Amino acid sequence: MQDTKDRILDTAERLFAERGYDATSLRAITREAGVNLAAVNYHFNSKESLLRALFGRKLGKLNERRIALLDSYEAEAGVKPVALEKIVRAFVEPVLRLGGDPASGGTGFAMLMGRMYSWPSVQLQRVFVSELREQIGRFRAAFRRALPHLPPRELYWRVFFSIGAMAHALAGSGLLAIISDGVCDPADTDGLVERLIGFMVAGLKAPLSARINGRHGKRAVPAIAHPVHPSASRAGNSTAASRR
Amino acid sequence: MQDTKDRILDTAERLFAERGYDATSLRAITREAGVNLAAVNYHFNSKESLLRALFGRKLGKLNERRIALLDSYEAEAGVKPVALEKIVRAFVEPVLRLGGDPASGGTGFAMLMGRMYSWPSVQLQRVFVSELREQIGRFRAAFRRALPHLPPRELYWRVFFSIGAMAHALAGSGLLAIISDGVCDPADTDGLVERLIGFMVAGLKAPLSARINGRHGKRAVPAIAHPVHPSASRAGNSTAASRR
DNA sequence: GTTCGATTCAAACGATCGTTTTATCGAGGC
DNA sequence: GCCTCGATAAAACGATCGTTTGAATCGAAC
Repeated sequence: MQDTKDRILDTAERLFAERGYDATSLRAITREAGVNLAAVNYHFNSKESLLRALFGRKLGKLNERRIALLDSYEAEAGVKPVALEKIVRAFVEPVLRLGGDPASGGTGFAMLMGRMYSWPSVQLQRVFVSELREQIGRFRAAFRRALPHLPPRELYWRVFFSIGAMAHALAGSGLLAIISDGVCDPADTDGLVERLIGFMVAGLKAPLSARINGRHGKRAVPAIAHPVHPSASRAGNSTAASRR
Repeated sequence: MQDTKDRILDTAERLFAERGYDATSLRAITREAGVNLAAVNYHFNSKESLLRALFGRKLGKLNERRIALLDSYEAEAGVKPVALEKIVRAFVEPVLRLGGDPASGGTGFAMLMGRMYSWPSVQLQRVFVSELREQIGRFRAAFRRALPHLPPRELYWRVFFSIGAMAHALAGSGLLAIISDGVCDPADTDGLVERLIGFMVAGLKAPLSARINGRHGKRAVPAIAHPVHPSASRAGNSTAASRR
């Protein structure tokens, strides 16, 4: 029955998010889902395929919404570049509102997605990234048009940081409550969306740091690391060890 | 012998970072470390205590460096508030340069730390957060002095995002290489530090978004969610489901 | 009513896990 | 020399894991 498959998927989604993939046994999933243990290997092939199916169920629609939003913003902008804030919104809003859909499994999938960005298993991460890769092209092009004066290398670093902030907000954890001593409400999805967009836009538009050596990165880095910040030498080692 | 304990700690650090805590067996650790299996439960009490000892070994010095940096910056600033960039630097530079210490286990511990911020296990996360809590007070006060015009609630949200960007940069993952198509060099620690600081400072100083309802957060949120962005209604559900 | 494919079920399989037990080793104190 | 005790070694323990097996069950087609 389709009911069995969905119950397994929903329960697995929740338990994977709560306890982690490795720490969640198929017996725990089937017990809480009220189905037989062998049903997992019957409907899906293995535990890993279950996780794969779990993502495939929702990542498709999520990506469609992202692209659709970006399309609509580009259409209304015409020949002019889309405003940076719109691009960021198209990227983060669909995924951040995943948890707000009462018909779906709630916040479980969002937490799982946030944690997926730093997943230990390389093979599972590869699946996740392959779904992401097609969007990277679209958004990368949009970002470059919105920030034409920013060197691509700087832009990519900042997009990397932005994704980190987004992933962390998805994964949640009680950290916000600890930092804010209860002042901030982690369940305020609307506030989260607007604040994260504002944070990311500002970070993406940050002034170029004078401390960054422009010749870096293209592997044309000299053999001796340049001490960037002398007063912080206590934190680092004095010997040159930047090439790793 | 002390050598046995250190070899276990070093190997565990590396394998936990590579494969994750649950996916790493004590047999794999002891095999690669060249020690007997029972040595783990002899020198440490359990696998979880091993992880605890692993963090205790380095978190202490890390926190000391953070506080010492903040102290020095505050001393040189005198009665004036410390520049925001300095506070951010004191917070992120010691941890980001953990991987650059050739005497230590390399990048393993940094990856582990980055992943710890969204650790599934609540009990292990509690240990990690308790080490962090003492610093939160110091840095929260410094941030508030550096950004006196920013409402505390907004500040805490932005610090939360900043920690997310930092944790993601620590956990690494090949995402930066994928985003940048090889243009950015993930091993460029100096560039990472300066760019992340610039990104975080800009995000922390972002202009206040007009979209954010000021009365939010204190749980005085109205029962009906306000549709913030009508054109994005396709992404969200039209019914009110913001209270979760 | 029978057949057949799809689904569910109870039970077991082999493997691996964290932990414990027991024995062995080796350097210092008396 | 014998004894002690911290450290190491080999082996086993009980539990749990993902997966498989083979029979039971069900509904629809003929």
